[in-house]
Amino acid sequence: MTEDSTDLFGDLFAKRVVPVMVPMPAPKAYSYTVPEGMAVQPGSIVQVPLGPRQVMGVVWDEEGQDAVDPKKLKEITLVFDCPPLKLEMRRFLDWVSSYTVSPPGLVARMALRAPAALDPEPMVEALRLTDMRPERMTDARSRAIAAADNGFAWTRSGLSHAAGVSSSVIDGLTAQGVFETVFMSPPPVVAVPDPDFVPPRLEGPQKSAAEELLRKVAEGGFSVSLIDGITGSGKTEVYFEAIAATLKAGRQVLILLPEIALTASFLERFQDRFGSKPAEWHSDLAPRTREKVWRQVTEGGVRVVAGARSALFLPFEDLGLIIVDEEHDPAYKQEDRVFYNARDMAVVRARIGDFPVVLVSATPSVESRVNGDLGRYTAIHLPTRYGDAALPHLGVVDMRRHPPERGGFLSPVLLNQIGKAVGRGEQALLFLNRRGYAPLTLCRVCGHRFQCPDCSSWLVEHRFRGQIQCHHCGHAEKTPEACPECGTFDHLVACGPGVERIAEEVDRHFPDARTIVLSSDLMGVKRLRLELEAIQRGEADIVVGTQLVAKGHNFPMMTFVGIVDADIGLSNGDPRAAERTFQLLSQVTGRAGRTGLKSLGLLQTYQPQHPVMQAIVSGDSHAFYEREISEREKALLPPFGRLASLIVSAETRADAEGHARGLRQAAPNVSGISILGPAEAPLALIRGRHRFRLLVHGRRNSDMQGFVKTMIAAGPKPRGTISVQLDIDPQSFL
DNA sequence: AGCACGCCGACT
DNA sequence: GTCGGCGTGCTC
Repeated sequence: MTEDSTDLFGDLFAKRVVPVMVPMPAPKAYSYTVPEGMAVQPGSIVQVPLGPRQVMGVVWDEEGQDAVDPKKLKEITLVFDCPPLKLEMRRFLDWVSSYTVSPPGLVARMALRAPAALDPEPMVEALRLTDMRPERMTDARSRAIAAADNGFAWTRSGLSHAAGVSSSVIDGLTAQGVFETVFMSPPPVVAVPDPDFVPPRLEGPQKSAAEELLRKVAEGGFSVSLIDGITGSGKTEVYFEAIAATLKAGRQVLILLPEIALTASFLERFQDRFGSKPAEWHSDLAPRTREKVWRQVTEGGVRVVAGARSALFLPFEDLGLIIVDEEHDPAYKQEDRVFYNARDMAVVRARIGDFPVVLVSATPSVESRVNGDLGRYTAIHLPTRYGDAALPHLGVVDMRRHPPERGGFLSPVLLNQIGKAVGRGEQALLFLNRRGYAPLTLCRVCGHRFQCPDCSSWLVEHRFRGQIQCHHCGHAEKTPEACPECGTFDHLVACGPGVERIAEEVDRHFPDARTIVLSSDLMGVKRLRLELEAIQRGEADIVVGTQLVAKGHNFPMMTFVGIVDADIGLSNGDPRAAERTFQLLSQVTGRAGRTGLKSLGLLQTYQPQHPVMQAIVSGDSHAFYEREISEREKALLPPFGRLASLIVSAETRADAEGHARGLRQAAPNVSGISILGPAEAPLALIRGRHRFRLLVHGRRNSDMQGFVKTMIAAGPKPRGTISVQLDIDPQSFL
């Protein structure tokens, strides 16, 4: 029959067509032909022509690929010589794409984040000792031969260094055939960690926690454990044991950390335990190092990666364990292009790969806490500090009863304690989560308020820089001397405190103390590290800092911590406001009192009875979490089926409101659409091309996804892109 | 996402 | 007269 014969004809002469995931926001993979003699399989990493350029792509699995006009088909340019993405990884990427409602190509791109050179690293030249010996033996020559006489190959410079001879000695011996040139694979980016390097001495609750965790890891297969231990309780040592066990089983380990916690001190702690550092993975890795790490992770040479959220998309050769440290940290949320929470995606990755995942935090997220309470996660508690590290004594300062003096922001109680600590030769930390000098500037004559021309939030004065800046979109201008509205000079007034202003007040009260301001906008990473080290050496008496003092570093002499305005962030419309505040304040007060010296933490607040303050001061978070959980249930699961609250944010409030109106029509069964204006909208939204962001809360993944998809389809098409973040109980993925 | 094409304002 | 701003549309 003609039909059969055309098919036969087609099969004989048509080239093989495969789907290739290309890095662009198309809804599915594109089709390409495979040239004669090229071997590709699902997962192969390839280069393909796309429009006017060549791009990297991944051969995908053939499923529901719709036919495309054969005239359009182009050929795969080349296959990179590197391991294909495993089925497990492809399923994970597909899943993330579907869950985040993002184009699969953009998700796949995250796994190929190593620039260009995907071909193997070139072999390096090395020298190996042969049986030949030189006619004339000299002292230097015998030293070189002795150093190399271990059967290993040496690089020329390495050998000359090890033997303590100049490289010309090596060259001379090579010329005489004493050394032969061999090629060896390039050196690993990091040494292989040794699980038995320095096994820890665990005691009491740490020991039983480690044993419990090791049981989960030994069982193999998917499991989620939640280590919930206060600052200083030895959580890290406990999960290091799970890492050791996984390494012994020959599998790879990923440690996820919030970017800011990826510090030298963490890497050193790892090295002390395992004898070598883990490979690092974060946004400002040198491109060359980045390639090497990527390559060696796919080939299995790198055994342990410590990385920021993007490390979750590395194509490991044989991943057997993920640790998510500081699992509650909002830095795990990517709010750019593909919106995801790495903590949640880590759970999914472990589920698909069928291995354990360990979430770790002193102040777990409400979601994880619930899953622990319900027994879906194995909850492991570490309730005490170890060694002589006593907990700080904590208290609140009721600002209505102890108001600051006029023009100031620090209560007499705080000033008194700062004075005492400094007087004893110890250090004081003042924490205020607000950069700059003052969050708002206005004209006393006409009432003009300085507003961002681009996104209309308040401009923050930065007195050290002589600028007023927008903290949402980055707009900055020189601080004007006159009011732009009425032209009056010298009548601009700063409202409210930022860290710079607090430092000024501290200076006024303690002119002889050495006061330092730590703020992310005042210094780069290098400068910050130097400052932190200087503080540890005792080169400052009073530290005034923003969020960045909350993480990582310990200050042994810090015996007083004062929170300047503990109420910041409690009323910003975010359903997680109280939770965030609790987590942040716990971290800051946790900075104090690791030395065995008596230490004190005080929170200035106008709401001393607030559950957050009560939880911090009492050290008992149980009631706080219970309340948060019930509040969350009320806010996120209204009584109309499973569709939940929806938050629309946009560049301008008017845009957000306009769009929300449309969405209400498209999805009438959604209750409470909240609208975030520019002040609350994420940075990515204002700067990027995403004109709108929908943040959808809910309980069931499938429901939320379906809902979002229909809503977008039915809703009015706004200019620009809509980005969607689903914010769901993580258990619902599984 | 990137890149080309295309159509209106201030400048070598 | 051109350079360049970003709006629109396309990529197997």
